[in-house]
Amino acid sequence: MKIATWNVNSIRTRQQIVLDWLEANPVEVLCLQETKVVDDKFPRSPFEEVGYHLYTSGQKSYNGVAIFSRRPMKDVTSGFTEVLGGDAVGEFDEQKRAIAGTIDDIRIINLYVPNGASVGSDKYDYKLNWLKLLQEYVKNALEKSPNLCICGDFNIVPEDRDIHDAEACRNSVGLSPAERQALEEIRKLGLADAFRKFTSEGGHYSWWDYRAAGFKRNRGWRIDHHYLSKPLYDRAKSCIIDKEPRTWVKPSDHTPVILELDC
DNA sequence: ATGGCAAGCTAAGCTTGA
Repeated sequence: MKIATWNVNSIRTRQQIVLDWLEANPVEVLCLQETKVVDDKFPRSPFEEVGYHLYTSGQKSYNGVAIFSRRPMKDVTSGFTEVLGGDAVGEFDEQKRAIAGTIDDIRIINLYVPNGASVGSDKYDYKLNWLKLLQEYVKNALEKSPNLCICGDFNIVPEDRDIHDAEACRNSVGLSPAERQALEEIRKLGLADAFRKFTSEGGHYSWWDYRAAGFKRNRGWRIDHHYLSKPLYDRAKSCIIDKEPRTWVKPSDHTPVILELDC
């Protein structure tokens, strides 16, 4: 069973690219981020026609997440409020950044973590506070589901080997100690990075800046991840980054990451 | 040190992304 994650940077702009990719990679589940469209305007039928059930949580212009699944999912929830309650979540569900569903015995949480703009900015504070809330949400999910897969665009470079030049980017958002620590706190709840089960060397990235020929020069960042609970980590057979769609015409700046589970 | 490219919204330029 394959579970893929892909920040598509607008599903309407990337519709054909996602269809082409799915034709060659008919994954069981595809988690999308930055769909950038309200649910009413999501291009559902092209994907339903090729055999997927769609679950979307979108907003106008920004953010937005969706899950495509070959089979119907159970217990689909959007945002944090359904799990943590309105008092704890406050305004944090206004931006559509989380959607979850269950397939077989596996709980899948699809996330679009805030970018954070620049270290010290208001958006950076929002990112850290959002991650704190995510920690509570994940703690709750782990209590309910032993088989947990949390994937998406984390907008955090976990370690220096996950970026082309850590020293040159030391002050960039995504590398700050507070962001890495926030991710580490979540990981320590009982999760592991699936990609690192199979690959230890650096030089593997999932995002390249459109600007300054980032992809051509392989100036990339690995910020799209799958975090697995212990039982699922043991079941992981492979986790690969598919760079090919990043070479296509009018690509997303991210490329898909595919997890394969034994089952 | 800075900008560079792309998308959405909306009708030329701003905001966001990481």
